[in-house]
Amino acid sequence: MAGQEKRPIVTVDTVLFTLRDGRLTTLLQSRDKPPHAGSLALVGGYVRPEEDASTTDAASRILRQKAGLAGLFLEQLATFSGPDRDPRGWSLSVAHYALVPEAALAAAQGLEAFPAEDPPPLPFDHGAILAAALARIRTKGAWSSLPALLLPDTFTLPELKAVYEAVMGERLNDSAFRRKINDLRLIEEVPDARSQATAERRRPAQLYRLTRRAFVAFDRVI
Amino acid sequence: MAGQEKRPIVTVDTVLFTLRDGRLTTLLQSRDKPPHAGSLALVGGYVRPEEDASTTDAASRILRQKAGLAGLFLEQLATFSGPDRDPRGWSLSVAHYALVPEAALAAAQGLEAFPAEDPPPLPFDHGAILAAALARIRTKGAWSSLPALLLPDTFTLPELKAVYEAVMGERLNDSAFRRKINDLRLIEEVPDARSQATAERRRPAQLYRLTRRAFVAFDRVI
DNA sequence: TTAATAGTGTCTTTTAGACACTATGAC
DNA sequence: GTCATAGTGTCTAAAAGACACTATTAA
Repeated sequence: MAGQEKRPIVTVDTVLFTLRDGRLTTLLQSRDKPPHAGSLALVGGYVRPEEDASTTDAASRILRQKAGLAGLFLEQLATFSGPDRDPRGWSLSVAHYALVPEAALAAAQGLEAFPAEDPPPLPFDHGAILAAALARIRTKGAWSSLPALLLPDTFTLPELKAVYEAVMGERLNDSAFRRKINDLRLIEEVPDARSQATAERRRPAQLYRLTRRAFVAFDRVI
Repeated sequence: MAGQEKRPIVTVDTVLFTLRDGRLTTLLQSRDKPPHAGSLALVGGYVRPEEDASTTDAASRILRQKAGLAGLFLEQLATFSGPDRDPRGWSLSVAHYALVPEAALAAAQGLEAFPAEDPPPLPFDHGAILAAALARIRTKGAWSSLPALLLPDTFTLPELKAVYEAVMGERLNDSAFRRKINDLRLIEEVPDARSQATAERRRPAQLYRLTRRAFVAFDRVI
């Protein structure tokens, strides 16, 4: 097809969020090819029309192939484009973000953790993408059960409150939190299940899980 | 460059919103080329790397060239992609939405107006894009001065309230509306300026305009 | 003066935050 | 029992809605 050489380079990049010591953390990967080989960057790669059903599908494939991550909540963030963002030429990257619970992280490869609010310098416009993802998760976290996807399938209310605090970056009122969580009906008790006591946790707490209702707020989990 | 033929087709499409008889209205254009020549569709076209600085810049250029529209509030919505959305092949469209005040509409060409909630059947996945844009404007309209961008530079409070009602799709409480608008400090009085009385408007009202503060809420106006 | 819309004041309801209090289980 | 955390109840403050009321101006 004539004019084909005028098409932009099309890639996807994914911002990975997880919890580390109760802080919102991002996971970066060392680039193995130029440009910026050796630099820490978002996990990304080319969209492959012959095998990807969508850009989100491409992001999912790349997370699996390059980081061993699967089954994550993964959502489109925004598209970044321009002549100068990539030395290979006019490029377009459909940025995504994903939430990585600790269990999924066990199988992952080659990822390094950094505080989400204080990342190292990043190549391309990955710094701007990370900042946009952080802004998105903060906004969206305030009125959905999204932060709970950073936790295991079952969790206690104090744990849930701590994740909301980490995601939103502010302290929450205890009784107001329980009231709101209850009103939204996003979680339900796991019958007869209580958490183990640990060194930090003197008293076991009731275990909860997300209700089916909680998931309709999300686009999808891949 | 090898592998170039594997790059997706990259386009932009823009959902245009305006007010018509107090209702939120979308503006569509008859396509002059295949595929779907003659169908009403969103205003869109190819991204041209040699002249566009970004996809939003491409959307702005296409609005100017194909519809004679300039100076609009224009913002990225989301990116739609896949093998089947366009018969020409695997394609990706960066969807945008724009707000068209009546003054800008005067210079526009070849646009037809339809109720935003009840559009005609649209080709490609333009129906889904329009639905997403409507959802976005409703959400964002609730907590920003965005709806005011559908009005002229100066407007009365009753007019402003009517736009919010059209955008949000629900009736608002009068005194609560004034209180909120005042608290947000998004508008200011135009000194000694009052609207004209008309057939529907028995009594002139104070004219207001957006403050500079109101604009920081937005990404940009092109 | 009347009709119609502009604009205000105030009461009620709802929601969110503060914070003291009780409950439970490990030790 | 003691201590730390889980969980509840209640008071207060702030925000949102209902709605009656006053103000202004064209006719």
